[in-house]
Amino acid sequence: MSPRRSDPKTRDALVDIGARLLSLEGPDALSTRRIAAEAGTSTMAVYTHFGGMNGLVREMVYEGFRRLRDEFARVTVTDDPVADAATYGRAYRRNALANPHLYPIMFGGTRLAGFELTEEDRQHGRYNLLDVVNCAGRCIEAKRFRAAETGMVAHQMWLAVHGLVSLELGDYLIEPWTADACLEAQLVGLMIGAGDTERAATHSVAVSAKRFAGEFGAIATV
Amino acid sequence: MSPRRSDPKTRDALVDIGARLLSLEGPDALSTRRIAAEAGTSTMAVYTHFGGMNGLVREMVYEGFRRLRDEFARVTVTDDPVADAATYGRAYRRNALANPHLYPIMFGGTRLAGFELTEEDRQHGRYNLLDVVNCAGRCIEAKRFRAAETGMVAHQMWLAVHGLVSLELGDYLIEPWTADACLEAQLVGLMIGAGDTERAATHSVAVSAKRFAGEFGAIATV
DNA sequence: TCTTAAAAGATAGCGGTGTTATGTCATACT
DNA sequence: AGTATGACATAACACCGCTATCTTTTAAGA
Repeated sequence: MSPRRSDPKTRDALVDIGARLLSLEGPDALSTRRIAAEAGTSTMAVYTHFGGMNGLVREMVYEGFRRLRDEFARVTVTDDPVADAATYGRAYRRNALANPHLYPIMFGGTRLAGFELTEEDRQHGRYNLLDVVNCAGRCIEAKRFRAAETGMVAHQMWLAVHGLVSLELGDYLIEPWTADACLEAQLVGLMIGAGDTERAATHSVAVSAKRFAGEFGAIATV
Repeated sequence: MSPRRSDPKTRDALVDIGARLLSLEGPDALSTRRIAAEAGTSTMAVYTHFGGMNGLVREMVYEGFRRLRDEFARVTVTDDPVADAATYGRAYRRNALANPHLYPIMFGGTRLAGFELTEEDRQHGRYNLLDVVNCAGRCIEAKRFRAAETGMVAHQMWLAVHGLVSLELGDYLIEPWTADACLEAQLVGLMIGAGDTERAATHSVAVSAKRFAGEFGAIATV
């Protein structure tokens, strides 16, 4: 009348091993057989716990969203909301560079071995934007940005930084237009485009650079 | 002393069939066996002509770059360089939406069944930016953009539009921040960020919208 | 024109993938 | 204590990219 309980340790081990393989060796290293072997179990474990490889990938995607949320949570609110906004951009990039193989699965149009995001998955991703939306609101309140719909302002920042990070991960950004150089120009342009003055935007982005280097440590390079 | 010549018709047929499968059914439909079967030949043809599946994918990527180049070539040079710049952004997006499965392989960090871009491949992609670089120069000459390095200005536009297109293809842009709405806001923000006034930027982007709808026809929706 | 070398292409196989059918066994409730 | 039920192991299926092997075709040289 009562079944055998599944081992939660096995479940966690599968996710951890999958994440490690994805991180260290890339998407091609992900296979039910290899993960099961490293976990000391059989491929069936992947199906009982996750319903298949897609379910396991989905679990790693959710872990990726949690990491992005944590990264955003480390951004402190200061009296310079524009510098804060720039810092969110840096934090977003930092998370992507720390998880270079996971990021394209989360936000790229990419399908990994048939895996495809569901609308619910994407909603988890969009949820992380809320911090940026609030920050955009503070920029408008402080008269640094012109009056606008905060969601759209946040989206513009997201699109711009996502584009940079995406092409950076694809090795498309080379000298003299390196990702570092593009990021600074991109952030300043975003702030000016949102309504800030060139002088104030340049200053706040520079402030955020110093603050980010101090609080977060040097950005991890791949 | 002379070998049998390979049939160029077979080669073209393989590329065409591969492109059709990728376009209609997505990356999972691409397989040597299926392509060979539809071409009425064997899987070996893929290896004699392209050295493997990767070579065939590379051929399709180059075809994608040619299409982007052709799309850019249709952008006419007018006396409003800022409107021209916006039109390049629309053309870029149009090409991506017309080839939704090919685009992420060309510019996404994505690897399709182990396929990875070479530095030479990426150089072909970057080459298409030259039109935009020239256009940025005209914007600066016309005093619409502030003095800046034209390559960096072009990169900022590329990154921003790529980010939009990339997330649009990933179905991340939904009401009320649809890709259409984001594009208009993004383009205006870009022009202002590059130095244009809010008034002039809004006008030129609107001009480019009308021109694009007229010259290019309605944008293809997926 | 005939010979022949060399590459094209067909066939079959290898090792790999995700997934599933089947069988065994541990477990928690009646 | 007995039993039903789901976790897990094993093995197989259909597919993948790729390659070794073989046959066939072709065009250059004699």
